Amino acid sequence: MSGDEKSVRPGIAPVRTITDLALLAGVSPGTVSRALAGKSLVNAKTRERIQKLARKHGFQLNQMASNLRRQRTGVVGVAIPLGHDRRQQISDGFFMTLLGYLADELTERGYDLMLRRVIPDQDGDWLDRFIGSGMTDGLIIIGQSDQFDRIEDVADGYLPMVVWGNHQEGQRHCVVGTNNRLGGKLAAERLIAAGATNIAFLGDTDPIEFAARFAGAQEVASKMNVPIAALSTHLSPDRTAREVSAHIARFGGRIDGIFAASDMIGIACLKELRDRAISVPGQIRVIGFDDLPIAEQTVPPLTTIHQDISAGARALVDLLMRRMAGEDTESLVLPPHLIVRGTA
Amino acid sequence: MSGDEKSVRPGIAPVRTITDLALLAGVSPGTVSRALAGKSLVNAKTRERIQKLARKHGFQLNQMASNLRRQRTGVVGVAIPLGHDRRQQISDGFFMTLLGYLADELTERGYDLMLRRVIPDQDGDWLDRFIGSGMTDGLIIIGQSDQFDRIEDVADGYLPMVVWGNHQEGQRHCVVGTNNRLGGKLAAERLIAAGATNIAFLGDTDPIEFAARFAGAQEVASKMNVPIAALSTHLSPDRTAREVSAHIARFGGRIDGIFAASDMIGIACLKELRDRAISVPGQIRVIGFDDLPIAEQTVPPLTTIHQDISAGARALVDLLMRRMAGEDTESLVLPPHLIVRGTA
DNA sequence: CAGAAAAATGCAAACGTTTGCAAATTTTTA
DNA sequence: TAAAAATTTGCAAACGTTTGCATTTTTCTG
Repeated sequence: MSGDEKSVRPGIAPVRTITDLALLAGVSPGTVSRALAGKSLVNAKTRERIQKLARKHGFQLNQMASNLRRQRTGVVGVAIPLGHDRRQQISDGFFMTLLGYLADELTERGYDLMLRRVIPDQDGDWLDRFIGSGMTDGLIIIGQSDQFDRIEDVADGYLPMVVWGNHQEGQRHCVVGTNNRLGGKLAAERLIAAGATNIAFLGDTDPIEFAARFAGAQEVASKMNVPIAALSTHLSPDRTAREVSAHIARFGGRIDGIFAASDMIGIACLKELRDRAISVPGQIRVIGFDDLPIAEQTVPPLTTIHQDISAGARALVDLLMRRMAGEDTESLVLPPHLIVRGTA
Repeated sequence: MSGDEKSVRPGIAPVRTITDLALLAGVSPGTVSRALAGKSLVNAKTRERIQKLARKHGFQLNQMASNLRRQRTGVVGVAIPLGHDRRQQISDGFFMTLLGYLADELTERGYDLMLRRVIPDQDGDWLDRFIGSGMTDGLIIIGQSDQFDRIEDVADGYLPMVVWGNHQEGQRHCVVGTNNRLGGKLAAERLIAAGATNIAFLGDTDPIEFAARFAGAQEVASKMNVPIAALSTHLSPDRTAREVSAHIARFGGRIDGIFAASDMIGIACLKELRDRAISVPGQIRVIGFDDLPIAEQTVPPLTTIHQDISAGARALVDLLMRRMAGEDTESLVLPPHLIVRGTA
């Protein structure tokens, strides 16, 4: 065994293009192309011979050329608009977990994932640029942030786009997301059932997902005659802790229930309350949102509203594929579930 | 104002290619190309006229064609090999945080990020495929997993590749990472200084980063005559909790110090110990690794070994850019830092 | 075994840019 | 004002595939 299988010996002309390979195999480039694509139009023996040759020389098809010719890329774009907090998603386990599942789903279907973090304020044209670049066959947007209108604008003209976020009555873009309003209602109901009589919502109500959560909670609270107030809290790791601390310092004595807009905020609350020796759920009940794996690990374990991230990712990809095939799909709203643990 | 700026009216031929635009502007495609690229070879007035026309019609350059012609893509590939735990990185905040920083750094330098999750067992050819696809100008690999040898194999033949992981004496591929061995030593030293006399390392020692952490701890422990044993613990969220629980059930009575291979494992330990009413750090001292934002939020806050993720990401991108320019860069090993909080 | 049908291959034109070089235009110089 | 220089523009050839169509080769049929 000389062991030179697959190794490209220096001095021997490297085989970079399909034409090189064709020369070597004594056929035309077209035949090589068909052989590598495994098409039936080419003789089985020739096909195998060419494929073996390709392997031997470590030949790799130039995807750019292939994409250009076939007018498809095999790439799905994933955009994360950072409208509010620049560092938001970095810390927020939810988005990252969703991204992981998306990567899985897309890989499974033979697509690559092109990730772009977008700062709309600095780049008003981001969506058109992403769509028009020709680098992707479709687009998944994670979180509407404050870009709802901009997304609506392009939705009619660009079919292969699916958004993770909140569903508004009559919106035009295809969205997958949890019923945030219902989730908010479940949260408020639970807090009140657990004895809360004065609730604080900790979160930023600018992003419409959060606004919907708050609105749902408000609806229930006002029906039950329980006061509820929103205390603006951001998601960057450095800000969250500071803001939570300030809120609790100021209102901790008056409230007896906290609805945290996300588990990460909820965890920060738990920490702050413990530091101040305020008992949970005795003095203050706490409920989160997301049900990240970490929510089980807190003490007490965090009561929260579960979002099915894995199902969400699957649905996003599934709808996107159908849209890429030309179908005009409906939005999908997933039901949230109350997970009762130890904090409310 | 008729308000048709930038809107493409139906019925009017859409301007998709540079040639369409050239026709409209009454110049040649070449001139349009130069104008859009902002080259000085084209008359300033013509350039502006063409650029305005492009904006008006919402023209977007086809990147695929551009890439093919220019033989560069503006895309950096990021691969996450999942050698051990398929779901590992989804839960592991560390990788996701690193990914976020990488996305920032790359965006800043005008590069897009193509993410690929790789399962080496199912796809032995992954690295060659990624490199040869022509879809990326360079490659960042997050975590060596169990693919050290395969990465070594291609390192000589493919310059623009940088790896996050552990540095081995005399290795050929360019790596950025924390000095895991030193981190392990710091951890063991701290545990022992805090009174531990019998230590368990909770983690999977197959990935070389973790192996190095364990080795460092072992070195210190044996020097101090403190027994230390590795208890295999995986990083998938479902497995971690179960395995930690089993380990503590079995060894909890005998040990008085835990070195968790990652913060996520450390947090699971804290939870399990609390459930069993084992006091931390009274009966058992615990130290983690990574210093994720969440480590501050536990009760007690987790003592841990800090990795500078942001600096790591910056270095990865910086070295990659230099390699893409043809320079053969050295590896970079970052120093870990002990962060003393409440658990050891 | 001739002719028809089927299978395999080759040819060449795309895909939409970029860019070296030549040609045309404008500006400068003497 | 003519020639030289400088500036703009156009032309056409790449970049490396894929694929419709034509052509050649093989296989089948009567």
